Amino acid sequence: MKPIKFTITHKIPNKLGRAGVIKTLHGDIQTPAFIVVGTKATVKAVSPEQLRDAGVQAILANTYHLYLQPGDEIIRGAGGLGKFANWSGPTMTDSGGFQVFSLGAAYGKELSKVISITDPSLLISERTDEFESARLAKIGADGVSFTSHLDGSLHYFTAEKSIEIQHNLGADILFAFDECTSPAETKSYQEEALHRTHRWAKRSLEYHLSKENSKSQGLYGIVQGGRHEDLRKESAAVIGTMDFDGFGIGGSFAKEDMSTAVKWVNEILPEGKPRHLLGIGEPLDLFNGVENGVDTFDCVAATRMGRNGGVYTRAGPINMWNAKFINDCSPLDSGCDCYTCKNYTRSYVSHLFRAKEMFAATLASIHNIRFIVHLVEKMRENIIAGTFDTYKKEFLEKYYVQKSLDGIVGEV
RNA sequence: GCGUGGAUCGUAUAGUGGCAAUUACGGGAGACUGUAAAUCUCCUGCCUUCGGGCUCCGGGGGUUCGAGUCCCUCUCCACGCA
Repeated sequence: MKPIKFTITHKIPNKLGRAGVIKTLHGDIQTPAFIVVGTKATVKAVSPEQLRDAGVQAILANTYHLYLQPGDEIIRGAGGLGKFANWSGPTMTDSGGFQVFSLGAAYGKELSKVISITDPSLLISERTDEFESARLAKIGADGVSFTSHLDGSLHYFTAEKSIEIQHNLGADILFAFDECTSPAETKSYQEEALHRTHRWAKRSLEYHLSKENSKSQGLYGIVQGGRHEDLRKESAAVIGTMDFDGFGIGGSFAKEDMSTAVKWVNEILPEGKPRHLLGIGEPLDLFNGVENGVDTFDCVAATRMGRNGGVYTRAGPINMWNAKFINDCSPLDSGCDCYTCKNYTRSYVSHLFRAKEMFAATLASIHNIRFIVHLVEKMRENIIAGTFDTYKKEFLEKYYVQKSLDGIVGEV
């Protein structure tokens, strides 16, 4: 008996996209679905009840952060992640592989894993001692050493260690330990890292299957390869033939060719297993991901942007700090069915941000979560109805029109 | 009335002779994609053909090559003494 059962119920004609259901021991996920990020066993500023009301089906937490604080043994003793955090639905845990990037190559830099265009000046040409010592995550012989950002203590993660922690955390879906590379890395480094990730994937899987936990928790392998077609395809072929319950697509992307990279991978991965696009959640990327066969997504954008005053609307994102909203008594996004839009105005939310009231973060996060969750729900509905292409076109035209208008006004 | 200390670009501050001004907050805008993030970046006297130009440290006057900074005087504020 597999802990994860995936059923595809509908497909987008002549495309890789599909709708289905992922069954876990803590409930079903109707796919495609957007999964919210609750790194430290909480979605920042939002309660589980509020997440439920926003239509959230599952939560993804982080192995590295929970291992450091409060400790995975504490969470195991508390009955597992879901019970600990009062979330009865499906849960996932990321392996700590993202921290190899965020606390490694990206540490102390303004560097996103998604870059708009590959800038040759960004490429890392040599790896100096100074370059290495500046990071909190360093690649070792068969794992990664982390210097805790909390207290400076040293921790070594291997594939086995990450899975052991994830077993203790007790989520329904785990991810193999991987190396999320920087988009600034050279191709030769991407290739080296890819092979390392493949070795770790095999070890993650072997360790997982050797434990009883593999009967109740599913494990996803992670495909890497940066923006290189041959590496992505090689990775999909290698990871895709391993006995994982599903797959994550991770790593660095160039914004322009992300959907192409996803397509390369999903054409190769076994069709019958679920695919999760790690850390991607902007509207355009979600449409492209779904169209190219991604079943689930997670992303911090909705909640992080929300806390910082960025709000999604059907006419494009807006910044609640802008002076023009101070006396705007309309909802954040007219037509939105979220708690925030049903009960509060832009003027009020604007006031809360300016007054530095913490409720601002809650209201904006609830709205953004509902906006993105609902967007993906609608994609699912339109796949089932056979109208995905039309829906995508209609939404994106309206969503990006505002940006275009601003551009024109700015140039005049 | 006398004495002392103050008055600096929205607010609070730094600045005691040298290219007219520090920092914070406030204000304006931008960024944010498996969360080192309720964070970060830029702008914030006026004008600009983006080279620069003009104005500026309570008011007025003076010393000086040069003053927010020194001197005189006026106004206002705080504290103390009458």
